[in-house]
Amino acid sequence: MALPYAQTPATAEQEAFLHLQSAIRLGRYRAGDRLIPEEIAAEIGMSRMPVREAFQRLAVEGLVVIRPNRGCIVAGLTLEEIYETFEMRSVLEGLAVRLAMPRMNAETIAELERLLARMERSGAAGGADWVTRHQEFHGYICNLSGRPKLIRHIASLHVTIEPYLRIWFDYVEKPLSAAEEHSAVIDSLRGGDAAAAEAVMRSHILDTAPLLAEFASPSRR
Amino acid sequence: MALPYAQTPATAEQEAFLHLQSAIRLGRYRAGDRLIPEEIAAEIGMSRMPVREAFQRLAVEGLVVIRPNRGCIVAGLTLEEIYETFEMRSVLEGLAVRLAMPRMNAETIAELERLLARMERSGAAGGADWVTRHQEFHGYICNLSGRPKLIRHIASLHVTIEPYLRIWFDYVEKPLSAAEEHSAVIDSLRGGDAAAAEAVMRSHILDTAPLLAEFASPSRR
DNA sequence: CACTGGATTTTTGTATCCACAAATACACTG
DNA sequence: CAGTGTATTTGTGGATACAAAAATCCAGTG
Repeated sequence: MALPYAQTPATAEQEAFLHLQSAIRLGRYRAGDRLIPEEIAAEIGMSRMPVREAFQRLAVEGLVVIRPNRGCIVAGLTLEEIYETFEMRSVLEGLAVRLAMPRMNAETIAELERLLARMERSGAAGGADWVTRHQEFHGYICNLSGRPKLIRHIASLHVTIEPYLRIWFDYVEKPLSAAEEHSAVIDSLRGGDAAAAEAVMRSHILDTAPLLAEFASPSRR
Repeated sequence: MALPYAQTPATAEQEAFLHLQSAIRLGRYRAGDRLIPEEIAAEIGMSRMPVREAFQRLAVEGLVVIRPNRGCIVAGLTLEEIYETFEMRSVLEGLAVRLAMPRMNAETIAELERLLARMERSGAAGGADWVTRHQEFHGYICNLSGRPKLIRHIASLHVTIEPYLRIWFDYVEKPLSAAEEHSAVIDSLRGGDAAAAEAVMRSHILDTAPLLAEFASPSRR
């Protein structure tokens, strides 16, 4: 996993966090599900406290909602919030490509082609796989920006919408437009014009949002 | 305070979070300071547990760093990280003004003029005050975007750099350029051109970053 | 003087108990 | 019989005491 969090868990809290994060990303826990500290603690073999600490981190990341005295539930995004996340992604990833441009060369572009090809192939294996590859593609570009905090922010936004991307991908006809869109992004990188690449990335991401909106939102909070 | 977190603390954990956040914002805790759970717990009259939970939230927001088995320290930003934060602010707040444009009218612009005037006056009272007013000015525009998550993200970035803005303001000659810069932002809103306003906000924020960089960074992690 | 191996300190995690808010069930009244 | 107020139950949040593991310190040794 190319996410910045994905390190070997040094503490129980980290283990709980990673466990819950991946469970939500992969759809094992669904929006609205209650997360009972003792249950989860037992599941991974620890006590409540580190699990509760993990809840706090997940809450800031927007993956769960903690309502005082009423426990912790998996967050669901409304249609508006999904849109909003894409809007933020569009400007942040636009910034990322702009900053990444100086590090673009034959080698990095070849790697992007490879990642795109892998994304295409993974489409057959279902949404979970495709979403991971898709994240890797975007993540690779962001990493070239050399901005640690920016990378983290963007990765966090990806995690938030992954469950919806996954369901969408499994539900609708495998979107053929995705391949062309991402090819266009790579093409813009070849041009060497940072501002142009930023514009392409922006519209690529904004174009995706309405596609998700076309079918019913999986859950409203 | 116009930050989304500023609600009446319903739980001990929230109280600890708000306490620590404001202490860091106001410079009571400085970068590199160790945060000992038992000490802080005693200070606000509670046990370790909720304090440690608050640490996790603060860590995600980037205000503290938790190094496994070595405790929690107040995060310091390197010069590069300060720059990076301004870069993110520039695109996110650029997005915010663009989205806020439809809600701009004589009334909201009058309010912005008032906030700007107050910011100017507060300059005499020192950096802590000016920074708060500055945040209010930017926050007001962001709020008009009507995007809850975007507002939160931007507010979080503001909190991160507030200590540095404050020190900078107290240290250098009160920057006269600030008034003109913010006036220019208001002017761009009068024009009604969303894309133009976005561009003005972007360059306003990016222009500020090098000013801070001119004097030595307060601490390197 | 560098290095190794233990003792000490600090941090992290566990177990258990208690208080309190919220949800629920229930009875009482109009 | 509907609506309202009250008691019971449930579960979350927090405190405290205790135990384990990691890091740090320090002295003795080669």
